[in-house]
Amino acid sequence: MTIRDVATRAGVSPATVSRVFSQPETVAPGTRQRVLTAAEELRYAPNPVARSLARRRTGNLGIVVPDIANSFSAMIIKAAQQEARHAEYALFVTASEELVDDEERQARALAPQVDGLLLTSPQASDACLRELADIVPVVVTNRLLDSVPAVLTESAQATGHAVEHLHALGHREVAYLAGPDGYSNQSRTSGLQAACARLGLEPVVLGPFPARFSSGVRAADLVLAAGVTAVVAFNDDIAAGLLTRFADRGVRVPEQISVVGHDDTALAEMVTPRLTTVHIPAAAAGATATQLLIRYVRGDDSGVRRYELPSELIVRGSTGPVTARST
Amino acid sequence: MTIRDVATRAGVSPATVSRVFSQPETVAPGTRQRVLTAAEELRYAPNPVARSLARRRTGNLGIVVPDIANSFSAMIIKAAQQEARHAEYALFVTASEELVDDEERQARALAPQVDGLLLTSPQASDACLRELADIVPVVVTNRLLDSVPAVLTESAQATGHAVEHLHALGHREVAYLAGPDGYSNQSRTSGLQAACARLGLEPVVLGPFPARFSSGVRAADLVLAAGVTAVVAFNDDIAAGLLTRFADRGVRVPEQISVVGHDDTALAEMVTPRLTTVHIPAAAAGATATQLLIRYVRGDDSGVRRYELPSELIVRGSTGPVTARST
DNA sequence: TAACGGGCCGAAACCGGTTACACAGTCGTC
DNA sequence: GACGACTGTGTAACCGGTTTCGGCCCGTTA
Repeated sequence: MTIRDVATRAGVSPATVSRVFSQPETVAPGTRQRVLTAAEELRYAPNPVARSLARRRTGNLGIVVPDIANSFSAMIIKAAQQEARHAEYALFVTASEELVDDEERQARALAPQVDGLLLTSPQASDACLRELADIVPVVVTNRLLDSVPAVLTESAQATGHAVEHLHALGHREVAYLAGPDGYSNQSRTSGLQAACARLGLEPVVLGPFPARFSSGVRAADLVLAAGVTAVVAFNDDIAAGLLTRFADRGVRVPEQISVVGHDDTALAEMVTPRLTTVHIPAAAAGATATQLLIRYVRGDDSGVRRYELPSELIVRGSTGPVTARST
Repeated sequence: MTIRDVATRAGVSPATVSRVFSQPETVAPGTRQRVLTAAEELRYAPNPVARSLARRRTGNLGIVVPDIANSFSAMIIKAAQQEARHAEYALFVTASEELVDDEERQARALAPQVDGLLLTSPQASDACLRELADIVPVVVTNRLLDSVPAVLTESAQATGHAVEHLHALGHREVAYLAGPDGYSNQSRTSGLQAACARLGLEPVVLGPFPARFSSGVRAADLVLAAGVTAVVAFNDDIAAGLLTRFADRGVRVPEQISVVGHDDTALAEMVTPRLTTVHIPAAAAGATATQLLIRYVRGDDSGVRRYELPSELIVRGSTGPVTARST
C-alpha cells in the first residue's frame, strides 16, 4: 500500500503515481486512469506523514485556547474550523486549561506539526511567543506583540456605552469585576474608566477574578457589600455567577441591582433574566485570525497585520432603572 | 538544524544523535553530553514529522466530538486531554458540528495522522466506523459496535430514579423530550419507559429534538399544551430552554411544573432554579475511553473492551411536589 | 595468550512520499 | 528536413529522522 506498489501495479514509475495525486493535470488522461484504478484496487491512500515530510508542509493549522469549556473559546474554534476547512486545512485544537506552562507546552508540541498556529488570548511571555513565531507562522488574538500579526477585540467604546447606559438609568454607584490580566481586561477597564470619568462616576474596581462562574458567585457578596446599584463583569460567566448568588440572597435583578456582562456567549440568553452584555465578535475574530494566518502561511502578504474588531452593547433584561429600594 | 548538523558539530554519527534523543541510556555519558551541548548550541529539536515517518507512529491521539460548544463534549475533551498528556500523547480535537459527513471527513483526515482515534457519540454508519477501525485503532463512546471497544454511559437506571422521584412528589402526568437518535437517547428512553410502566404512568414522549437550548424553548409550549406537571428532557441544554420559556410565560418552576435534565453540565448549576438532572459521568467516560484507547494502541490488551458507566440522579431546585395549581 | 562477551558507535538502508532534471517522442515552423 | 518547443514520463536524490547490523575496543575467563 505504498506509492511503489501502486506504481508497479499500474506499470508506471512512483513519480507518476505521486503526480496523479498531487498534480493530476500534468499526467496524460490514460495513464492517470490506470493509476487511479490501480490505487483503487489496492485501496491505496497517500500517507500524509510522508507527504508532510517531503513537501515540508503539513496542511494542518493549530489553535490553542485557554479553556475548551469556555463558550467564548468555542465560538472562536468554530469559526476558525470553518475557515480552515474552507481553505483545505485541517485544524487541530488544544487547550491550555489556563495554565501558562501548559499553554507553552501545547504550543511547542503543536508548532512543528502544523503550518501555522493561532494562539488565542495567550498568557505566555513575550519571549516565548516570539520564539514560537520563529518556528512557525503565528497569529495571536487579544494580545499585542511586535511583529506578530494579531486580531484584537476592542471593547473600550462598547464598555463605555454600557456605563452610559447604566448612567442613563440613574445608576451612580457602579462596580467593575476585573478579569485576568491581559489585553481584554485592559481594553474593558480603560473603556469603563474613561466613560466613568466623562460622567463623573467613580467605579469600584474589584478583582481580578478568574473568568469563571464561581468567581461571580463569590464576587456577588463583595458587590453587595460595596453598596453599588450596578455591576459590570469581565465576562458572562462571572455575570451569571452574580445572578445566581443574587437570586439565592433574594436580591432581585434588575430591580435592586443591574448586571452587565461581556462576550455575549450563549449563556447570556440562557440565564434569568437575560444578560445585558457587551457583544464581543468572537466568531468574527476567529474567522479573521484564521484567514490572516492562512494568508500568512501562503505568503499572500496583504500588508494588514493587525485587526481591531469593534464590540457592541446588547441591552437585555438584567439592567433597569434605579428604584427607591436600590439605595 | 537537522540531526546531521548536530552530528558533525558533536563529531559523532547521525545515529548517535538519534539515540541520544530516543534511547539516551544506550550512549556513553561523555558522548551524550557532547551531543546535547551541540544540540543546544544549534537550538536543535527533532522534527516530529520525520520521526513519525521513521517510527511509524506519531505520538498523537485524535478525538472527534459532535459539537465543541456543547459543554458535555467539553468535559469529555478535558478528561481525554488529561489522560493523553499523562501518557505522553498529544491530543488533537476536531468537531463535526453534528453533520454526519463532516464527522466522516474529520475522522478520515485525522485517522492517518494519529495512533488512535476516539469517536464520541458518532453518527456515522457502522460500515464507515468499521472502515476507520481498519485504518487505525478506534474507541467509541455511546455507540455499540461489534469488535470496536466502547465506553457507554448507561442511564436507564438513573433516569428511572428521576421518574420515581417525580412520582414520589405526586406527579402523574410526565413528558419526555427525546434527543437525537443514538445510544444515549435509547438508554434514557428505555429507562424512563420501564420506570413509568412499573409505576403505572403513561409518559408523553415528544421529539426528537436537536440537543440544543433552542429546542427547549420551542418544546416548552408543547409541554404546557400537553398538560403535564413534570418534564424530563434529553439534556440540560433543552431543560434550560424550557426554564427560560417557562419564565417568559410566567409559569413557575417547580411550583407549577417540574423539570429534569440529563448530563449535569455546568449549565445545570447556572440557571434559576438549579436543575435537577441525571449526572452522566462525562469526565469518567472521557478518561476511561482514553485509557482504553492508549492500552489498545500500545497493545496492552487488558481484555476488557467495553465499559458501562452508571449515572446518578442529582436533585436540585427544579423539581418539587405537585401543588393544587399544577393541575 | 586466545577466545569470548558486552558496551559503544558508525555505515547504510529504510520510512513513504516529492521533485529537479534528463530524456524521448510529437508537433509545428521555416 | 532540421530545429525548437512542448508534453509526458522515468531516474534518482532528497525530506529528517530510526534502526539493523557489524566492527572495534576493552575486560574477563580458561
